[in-house]
Amino acid sequence: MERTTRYSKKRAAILSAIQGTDCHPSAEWVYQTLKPSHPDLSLGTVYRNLIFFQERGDIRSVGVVRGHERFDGITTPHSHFICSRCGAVMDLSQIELADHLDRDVSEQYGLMVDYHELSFHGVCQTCIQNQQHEEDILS
Amino acid sequence: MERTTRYSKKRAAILSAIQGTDCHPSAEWVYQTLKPSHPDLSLGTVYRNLIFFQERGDIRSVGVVRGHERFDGITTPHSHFICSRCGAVMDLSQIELADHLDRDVSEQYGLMVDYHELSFHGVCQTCIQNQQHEEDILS
DNA sequence: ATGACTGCAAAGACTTTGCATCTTT
DNA sequence: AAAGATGCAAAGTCTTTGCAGTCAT
Repeated sequence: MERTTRYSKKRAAILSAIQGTDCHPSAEWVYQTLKPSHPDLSLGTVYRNLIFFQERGDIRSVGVVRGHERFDGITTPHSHFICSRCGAVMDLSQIELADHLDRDVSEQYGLMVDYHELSFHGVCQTCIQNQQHEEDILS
Repeated sequence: MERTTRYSKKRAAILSAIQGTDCHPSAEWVYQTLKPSHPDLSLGTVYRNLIFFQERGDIRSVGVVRGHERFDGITTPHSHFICSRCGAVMDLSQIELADHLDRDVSEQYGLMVDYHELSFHGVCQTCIQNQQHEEDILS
């Protein structure tokens, strides 16, 4: 009794939208982005497909930033930077840990590691500059 | 016009509860745990103090697990393991990255890194065993 | 045709907030 | 007494769901 998967145009558009951006979108972003081309898209469908794609391993959650869950269409190893000022999430493609780390942790602690997530938190370039501007104005 | 901080008994109890456990509690956990000794405690107060302590750097958010934000009273460098089956969050005190990594990222990408968070995701020992039991029963 | 997928709107779950009251200093 | 902290409950946000209708195979 296998459940067969059917590919609807909306489902394909949702995955494509996520994989086609590096902004690590939220459900709302996907919805707003596809609204013009798919006027009858509903937010519920976006949420349902987000879960569907995660279960299939096509996308991964980067975590919840300011109340919004953010997703990543790239599932190969890389790290993230999250701006605590504006909420931007960006890839740090050059930063990644040794391949064997997951296995090391599994063996050392006796648990089963599927993947890891390394994220740096701080203030992004843009916000640093904006802050500088504010200081200039105040001085 | 400095805002002076006043230490209420409830505020102290909330911080103490968080720092006195390694379960990486949620707001609800803190509330339920303190309820017996502080019958008139309100959830709003817990949430307000969670924000207060985060701003002061006394505690840190570990992230949102299954819809509940989880906190850590230990702010020295260490990693976490998050069980995707039961939602448990545990410390991996022996796993931590090189000290200079934050600085490296700052310089390499031109942004300001405050801290990083490394979390491993998978299935914990307990859930592995429970799964084994289920399989035994089914076979 | 059958079973999946979707739209819509209601329901849920967690968190934030306003205001009057109580505490700490 | 003054200003901060809390209780309570209402309001807010984001996400999940039930159900009837639609679409893919």
